[in-house]
Amino acid sequence: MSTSASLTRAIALVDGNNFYVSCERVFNPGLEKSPLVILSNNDGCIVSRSQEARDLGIPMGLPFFKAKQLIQSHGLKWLSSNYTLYGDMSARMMNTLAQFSPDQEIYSIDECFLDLTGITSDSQLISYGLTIKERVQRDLGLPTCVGIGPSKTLAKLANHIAKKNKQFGGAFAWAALSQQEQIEWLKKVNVAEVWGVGRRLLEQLNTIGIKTVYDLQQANTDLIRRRFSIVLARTVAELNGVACLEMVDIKEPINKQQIISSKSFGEPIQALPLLREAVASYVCRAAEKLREQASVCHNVTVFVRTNPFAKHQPQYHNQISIPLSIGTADSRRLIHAACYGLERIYRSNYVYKKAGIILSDLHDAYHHQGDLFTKIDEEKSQQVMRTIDNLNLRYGANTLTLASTGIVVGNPHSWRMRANQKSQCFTTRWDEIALAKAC
DNA sequence: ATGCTCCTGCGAA
DNA sequence: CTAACGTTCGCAGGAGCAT
Repeated sequence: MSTSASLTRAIALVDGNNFYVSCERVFNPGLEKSPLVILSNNDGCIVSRSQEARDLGIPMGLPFFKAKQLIQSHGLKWLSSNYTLYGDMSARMMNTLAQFSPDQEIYSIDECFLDLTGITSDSQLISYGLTIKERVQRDLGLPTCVGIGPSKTLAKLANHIAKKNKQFGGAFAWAALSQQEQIEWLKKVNVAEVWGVGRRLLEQLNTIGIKTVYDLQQANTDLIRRRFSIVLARTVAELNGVACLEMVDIKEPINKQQIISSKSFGEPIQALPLLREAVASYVCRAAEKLREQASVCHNVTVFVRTNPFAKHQPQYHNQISIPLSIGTADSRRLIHAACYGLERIYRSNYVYKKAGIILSDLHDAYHHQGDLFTKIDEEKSQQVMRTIDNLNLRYGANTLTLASTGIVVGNPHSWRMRANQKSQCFTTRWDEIALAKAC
């Protein structure tokens, strides 16, 4: 029996301020105050910008070479991305944040939702948000902003407003505002900032006169449903305070439905043997993840492509899927399938820039079928793979690899990623801390 | 008509 | 020196096929 009307939900979205930049600055205070950017894989694009870098007009995703002149003229500093460091800092931040709610959903490396429903009253929400922010700053040295709303979409939007408007001190809650004030904010923010509205959708919304968040909030749900999709219709409901998107339970991690490993090459390659090595190493990485989640794979896709930006060069891209009648998590079998596929789509007269593999049609290894003979083989295979995984876990990635991924001792292959300016793994590797001191 | 699988587009970080 | 442009995931919905 319920005696009270159901509580309006209060969802917080905590998000790191330029997270990668902030992680680097924690361990290297010399990076404070100057414009700083962090680059994507292969040192290709800018994926994190300090405020100073934003002020120089550097947009998100800019190819790095287009910003290089700013190094001279404005003292722009840059670093390759150090995912080991960011991943570890993220785990620590999430631990701290978990203490503020029994219901946490880790949404990405630098943000999580916290369900605050019933923990605080409307009037306390802002101060609770500020407390969260201060605590992360104190424990980890990482700046964040907190947005709070009755739905995830409004929490996201609140976070955006907190980030862009310093006067709030880093925490913004819809519940703290009058209805009139809420409308004013919705009218002030571009619809492009709404969670789920990307480049294409923005274009279409603009053509029918929807420019601000308010316009979208007021839009007719049926029209949105017909003209666009159920997804955007849900977004409209969420903007009206009707929570449609539930918190995802992260304590029961859901196995992935597909595992992708693909990378651009440090230098383009043409020769099949080199492509084989690259593909084999990508398969190895993906197969590790496959075994981590205790799945087997029934389908391996391999794809290759030339550089689409090199307009003067002949272009080619192709992919092929190899079904496996008997599911497996054995790197060797998966490599075999991938290389078979590679040979089918390889054309010798092109210069390749990128290759990748997709493991799909994944199933729980425990339930997976097999006859008596395959089962014996399989036990052997699992022993070998477990041994390799354990060694690599204990002594570091790539301690033991398969020969097909290339013998690279002291002579890294040209196709391997560029990362010319990576910081040390301060939180996970003693040897690299020592190195930092020596420098 | 209805139900499937496969594939593509889109958005997110 | 030049040229140089990320990765991984899930979801929705249309196309194409089978029933």
